[in-house]
Amino acid sequence: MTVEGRTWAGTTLTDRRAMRRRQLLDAGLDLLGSGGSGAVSVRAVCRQSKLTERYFYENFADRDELILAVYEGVVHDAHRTLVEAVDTAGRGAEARAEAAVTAFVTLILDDPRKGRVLLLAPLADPALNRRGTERIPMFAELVREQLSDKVDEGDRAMTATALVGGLANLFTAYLGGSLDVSRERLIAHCVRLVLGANALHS
Amino acid sequence: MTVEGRTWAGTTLTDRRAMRRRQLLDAGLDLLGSGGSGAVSVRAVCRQSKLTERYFYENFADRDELILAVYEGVVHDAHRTLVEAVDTAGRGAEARAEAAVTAFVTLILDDPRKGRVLLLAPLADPALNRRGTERIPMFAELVREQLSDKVDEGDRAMTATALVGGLANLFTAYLGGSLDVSRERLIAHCVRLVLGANALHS
DNA sequence: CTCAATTGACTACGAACGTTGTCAATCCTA
DNA sequence: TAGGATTGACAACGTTCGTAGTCAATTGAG
Repeated sequence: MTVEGRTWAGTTLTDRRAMRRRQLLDAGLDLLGSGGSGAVSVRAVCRQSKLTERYFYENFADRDELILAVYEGVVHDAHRTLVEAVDTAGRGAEARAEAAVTAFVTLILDDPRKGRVLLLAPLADPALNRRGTERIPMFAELVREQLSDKVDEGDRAMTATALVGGLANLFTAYLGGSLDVSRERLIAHCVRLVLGANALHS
Repeated sequence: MTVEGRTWAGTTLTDRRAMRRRQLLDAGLDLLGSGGSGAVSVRAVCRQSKLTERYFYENFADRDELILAVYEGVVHDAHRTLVEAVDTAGRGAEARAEAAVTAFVTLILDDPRKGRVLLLAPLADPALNRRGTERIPMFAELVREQLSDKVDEGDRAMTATALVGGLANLFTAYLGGSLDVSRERLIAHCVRLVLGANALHS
């Protein structure tokens, strides 16, 4: 059936498989990031990736599995970027917050498809809702660690929820161009939000 | 063709027309509020409303027109409710904020379909995105009027955006049951958010 | 060169969709 | 009661979808 070692057009089978998977995921990201999950059909992904259904089903059991893989890939990338930025930054809360926000803004401006997927897909997509995928989960994490643990659990949950929603809405608006503000001011404002969150529990 | 004055099964033509329109809109609200816009197909609306395609196209040019009408109907209702609550409340900022938040929470708990449509539909639905429908617009309005007009325009826009996103995320989480907190505490927290927004501009 | 592994274009099937049209059954008015 | 207004069930057309299958062409190993 399949022979591993054999080379084909200069590349090995494993390489070609990986490349096709990447092409499919990239096409999925394109579609999910532009037209929402409604635009992600098997045929559209195949058209976009210039591959055929054969390879689609070689890589994914069905449409939903691709969508989930695209989303989780983006989340994974973003998480890695954020963790790296925060670790590189100093130990102060402000420095850490600024590093995280800057990294995120850079990420979503660098590749707006990823931004849209991160910010909108888990809300908009049935395939992702069902899996209980959280909204920008890496930020929720970051935010929670920032919050004082001396306040009530419910208050902390509400503050974290509000903060994540606020940041997400800011990023979304900025990405959509409806926020006429420089990148630096956006970042500064987000940092103020994150740092100011504790002040709510008075 | 059509004769206005005539009565049919005890009702006039205009009445029957209005009732059918209401049935269609209600079915649309059911579907949009539960399964998202993907669940709103002409056939599904007809099944749910126990009407036939004939009456669908008598009332709406196409599927998108129904979705838009459903959304705008909900927004209109919510807006009226909010304005009424705020007007009835006292003149203090806190009383107004509490009245608004209470009214909104009551509204979305009373009819979660409306809650989901208000909070999620404009983000999730292509037919609504395209029209540039804003996220919970009546809250954006309320929030903006609450903010001091002595600060910079950009800052005000960012604060309003963050606040609306934060409230929306809180309501969404509460509606989805992932916020284990009493209604009163949720409301109190939202009020604190609204009132505390100005403190951000320091 | 031969042959099996691999590729990609293509077809096929049943389902759902948006939209329009048909037609017999109902109900009131004259 | 005759006839036109009105209703509702349903068929029809073309499109897209998910998914599976066929088959000739290409490619490198022996």
